Amino acid sequence: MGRTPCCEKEHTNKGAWTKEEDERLINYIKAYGEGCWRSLPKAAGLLRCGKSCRLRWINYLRPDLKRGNFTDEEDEMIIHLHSLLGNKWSLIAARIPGRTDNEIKNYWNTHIKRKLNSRGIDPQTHTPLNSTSTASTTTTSNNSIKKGSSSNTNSTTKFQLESQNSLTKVMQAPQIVRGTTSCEESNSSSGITTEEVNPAAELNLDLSLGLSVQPAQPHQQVTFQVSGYQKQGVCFCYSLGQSCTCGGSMAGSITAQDNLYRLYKPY
DNA sequence: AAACACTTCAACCGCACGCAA
DNA sequence: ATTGCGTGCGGTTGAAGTGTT
Repeated sequence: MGRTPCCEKEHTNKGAWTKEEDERLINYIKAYGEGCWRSLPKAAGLLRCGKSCRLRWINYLRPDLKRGNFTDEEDEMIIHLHSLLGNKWSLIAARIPGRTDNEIKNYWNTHIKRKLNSRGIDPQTHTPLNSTSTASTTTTSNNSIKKGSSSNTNSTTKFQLESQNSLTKVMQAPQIVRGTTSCEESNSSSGITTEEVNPAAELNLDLSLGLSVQPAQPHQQVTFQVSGYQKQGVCFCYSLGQSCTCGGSMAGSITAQDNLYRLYKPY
């Protein structure tokens, strides 16, 4: 039986995108917004698979992407987040503004791995390269953190190496909650992704690993502006474990439910 | 200048998840 | 409970670029 293909492969282009295809995709998304990727190619007049369009947009065409070299600060941030999250590139990318999971993954494989090796650190386990016995068990565990996976006794090994302080940082970090949206819902031109940050969900991730965790710090009450109006909200702003520094002027996203505004900042 | 080796990164692929019917 | 759809994720590939001999 199997799944139906995501597109009719014999009628789709593959490989590098042309400038004209890029323009078509950009123009379509500008007009109708992101989402409904399956039907987008036809609507936009593109002979491409929907997945290919999504990838091209997310990894290359999105206007909020930061191009150019990674800074040292970003390097260290990636290393730190990888030590906490493993190869969860999308989670890492969610905390580094303007960078995509693909970009970070490539950068990790081509630069940071080498950088850590030259420092004598195992890139997978973040432990000194000599401690091979520990590394052999933790490498697999690091990559075994699957969505919804059941607890794995090996999984705790790596995290036991981390300080309790680092665990607290993970808990305070916002998490992307994947959500499928209907085409109608997602056809806004806001440019804001449909992903929502949910610190509690990240807590669940850690709990699934059988960890003892500390409660996150209370969130800060802030005043901020939405469409020219002053609003009160709860700040989920987070700076790798440091207390809130946003002061209500948010660079991150804002969500609102029942007049309760939640402010998020990637880091 | 040519041949080869190595590196980079955009794009592809298969699978998993959430949701609706 | 089952199935199919739409989407997102992580691993992998291969073309293009760059460096070396």
